Amino acid sequence: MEMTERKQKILAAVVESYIRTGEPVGSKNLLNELDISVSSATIRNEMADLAEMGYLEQPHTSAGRVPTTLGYRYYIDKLMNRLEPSEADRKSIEKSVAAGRGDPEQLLEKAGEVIAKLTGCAAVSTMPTGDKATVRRAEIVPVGSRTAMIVLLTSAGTLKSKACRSDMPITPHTVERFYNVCSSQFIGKPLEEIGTVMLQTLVASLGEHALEMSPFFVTLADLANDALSSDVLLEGQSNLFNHRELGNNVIELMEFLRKGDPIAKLMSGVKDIDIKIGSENEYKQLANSSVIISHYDVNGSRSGALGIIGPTRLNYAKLIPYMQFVSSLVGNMLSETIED
Amino acid sequence: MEMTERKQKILAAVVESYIRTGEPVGSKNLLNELDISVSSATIRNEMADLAEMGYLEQPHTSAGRVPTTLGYRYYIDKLMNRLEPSEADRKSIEKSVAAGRGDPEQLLEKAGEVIAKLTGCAAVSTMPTGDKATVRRAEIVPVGSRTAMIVLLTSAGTLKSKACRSDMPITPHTVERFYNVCSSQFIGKPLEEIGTVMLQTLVASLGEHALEMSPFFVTLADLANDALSSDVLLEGQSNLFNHRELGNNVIELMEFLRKGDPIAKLMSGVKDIDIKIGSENEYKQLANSSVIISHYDVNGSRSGALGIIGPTRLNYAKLIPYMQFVSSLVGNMLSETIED
DNA sequence: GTTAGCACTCTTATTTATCGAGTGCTAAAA
DNA sequence: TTTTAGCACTCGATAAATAAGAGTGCTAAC
Repeated sequence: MEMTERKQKILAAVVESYIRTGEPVGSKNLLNELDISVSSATIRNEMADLAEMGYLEQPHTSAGRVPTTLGYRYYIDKLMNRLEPSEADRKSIEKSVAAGRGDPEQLLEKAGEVIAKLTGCAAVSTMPTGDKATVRRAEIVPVGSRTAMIVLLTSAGTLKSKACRSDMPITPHTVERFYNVCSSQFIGKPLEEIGTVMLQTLVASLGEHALEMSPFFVTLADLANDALSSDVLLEGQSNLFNHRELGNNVIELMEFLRKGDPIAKLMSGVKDIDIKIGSENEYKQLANSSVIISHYDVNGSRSGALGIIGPTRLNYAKLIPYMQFVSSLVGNMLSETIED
Repeated sequence: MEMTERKQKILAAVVESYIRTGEPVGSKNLLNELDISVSSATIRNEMADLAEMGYLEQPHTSAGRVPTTLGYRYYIDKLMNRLEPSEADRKSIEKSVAAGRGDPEQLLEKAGEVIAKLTGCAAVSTMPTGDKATVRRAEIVPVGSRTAMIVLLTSAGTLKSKACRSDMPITPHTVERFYNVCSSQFIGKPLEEIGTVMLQTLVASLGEHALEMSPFFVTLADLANDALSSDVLLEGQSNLFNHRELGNNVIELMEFLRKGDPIAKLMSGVKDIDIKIGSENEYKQLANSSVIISHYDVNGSRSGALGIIGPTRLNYAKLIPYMQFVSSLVGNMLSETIED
C-alpha cells in the first residue's frame, strides 16, 4: 500500500492531535481540524490503512487511533513543520542561561533548569569533556597525619578531588616526592594514558617509597578516570509525574535517571541531534519515553550534550528546535569560558 | 483520666501492631498478641479511653484505632523497648561504611546507602562542617585568556571550586597578585570572616588593580560561603514509593528533599538524636512523615548528622538504635580520616 | 472512490447490593 | 465497681449490574 498525500495529511493530524490532547483520536474529531472535505467514513478507511501500514494503532477495538513509534518517526522525518522558538522565548532562555556564565557546571545547571521548566520534561546534560584533555595540575594537601586531599585539574577545566589515606605518616618529604613524580610523570599527559598499566610501572619505580606513595597515585588515577567519564546533571525529574501516560513506570524511570552511567552512554552519540522514540531506545526503562538529545560544541569540537526525557507524545515540532537553540547557545557560552 | 499500667500495655500493643501491619487495629485482633486475659469488650473500653486522651484515633467510625502523634510520642518516650542491632547487622554495616573510608563524601554516601537499604526509608546526611574552619589554601588556575578556576581548601578538609570570568586578560601578574593578597588576607582566616564587608575594604585597597582582581576574590568569598553551608547527601529516595500511606504526598516530599536547604536546617540541631513525628515537624511537607536524625562527632565536637525520613509508622524501637550505631560509627571513622 | 447508516464493541462512570470488620451501648455477671 | 456477652448499627471496601458514549467496521447506495 502506498502513502498518498491525503494519508500523510491524516497521519500528521492524528499525531498532532494526540500530542496536544493525549487522547486517542477518532475519525469524527479529526474532521474539524482537517481542511480536506471528506466524510468521516473516508477518514476511517484511510486510518484503517494507516493502521495496517504500522503507523497507527488502537488501544482497544472501539477506541480512536494512537501513533506508533513508526508513526512518530515518519511524522518527524517527513511531515513535521519545525516551530522555531519565538523571539521572546529566545530572549528569556538567553537570560536564564547567561546567569550561569563563567562556571560550566552552573551554566549547564541553569540550562537544564530552563529546559525543564519550558518543556515540562526531565532535563539532562553532560559536562563538557575534553577527550584529549591532559593533566594540568596535581596537588596534594595533607589534612591529617595520615590523610591528604589529592586534587586534579585537567586542561579541559575539570577539577576533581578526593581524600586519601596512607598507612604511613605524611611528611614534607612525602609531599615533595609527590610533586616530583607528578611533574615528571603526570603533568601534560593525556588522562587516558593514566591507567593501571602505567601505575604499575610507576609504583615499581618508586622502590622503597612504594608503600608510602602508592595510595596517592592510585587516587590520582581514580581522579583521572573520573574526569574522563563525563558528569551528568539532572533537572526537573519531578516533572515526569505530570505525565499520566507514563503510569507506574515513572518510578523505575526516575531510578534509571538517578544512576548517571547509562545516561552518559546515551548522551555520548555524535550526531547533532538524536531523537529516540519509545521502543527505539535500547534501555527498556525508556520504552515508554522519548528522548531528544542535542549536542553542543565547544571551540569547534563536539563536547557534551543537553537532552530531555518525557513521554512519547512530545511536541517534537517545538522541542527539537528548542533543544537545538539551547545547545548551540550553551556551546557558544562555554566556548567563551573555556578558551583553548 | 489517669494512665494505668494496662492502658500502657494496650497502647504499646496498638502502636507495635500498627507499625508492623499498617492496618488500623481492632480490639479483637489485639487480644491475640496481648498477654493480659480480658475480653475484647474491656479492651474496647480502654481503647475508647485512650482515644479520648488523645493517644489513638479512628480513620472512620467503624474502623480500628491508629496511633496519633501523641501516641507515638508516648510510646517512644515511655514504653518502647530498644532493639539494638544484631551482631550480624553491625558487622554488615561496618563493612559497607568502611568501603568509603578515606574520603568523607564517599563514606557518607556509603553510610546513606546502607541506611536506606536497611530501613527502607530515604536517607540524608550532612558532610562534616568545621564551624571554626579556616582557609587553608586558595589557588587560581587560568583556563582561558579571561577565565580561571578558583579553588579553596579549608582546614576541615572541604574543597570547593568554581570557574570565574574576568573582564580583563589574565596575566602571570594577575596570578602573582592573587597569591600575594591571599597569603596576606585570606590564608588562616576563619571562613566566617570572609563576608561582603571584608571584600569591600579589600577591593578598595587594590587600587588600580581593583577591576582586574575583584572577580576572583568575589568568587573566593562565594566559595567560602559554600564551604560553610554544609552539603546534604540524599540516598534511597525512591524507597518512599513503597510506603502507600504517604499517598500523593510522595511527590512533594521528594521535591522537598531535593532542595537541600531546609534539610540542612532540619539537621543542624545539637541533640544527640532528634525524632520528629508527623505534625511535630515544622515543615508542612513532612506532616505525614517521621524523621530520625542522629548526629555524629568528629574529634569530639559535633560535626554533622545522618537521618532517615519515612512514614510515621517507622519501627522506632529498631531504627533509633540503628541510627545511633551508624552515626557513632561514621563519627569514629571520620575522626580517623580528618585528624586535627 | 465516497458516503450515509447501522449494528456492534468496548471503556468509563454510576448505581446498587453485599459483606464484614469494628464499634458503642445495654444489661447481666462477677 | 469492673468485666463481659450480646446485639444493633456504621461505614468502607468489593463486586455486580446498569447506563452512557465514543468509535469502529461493514454494507449498500450514491
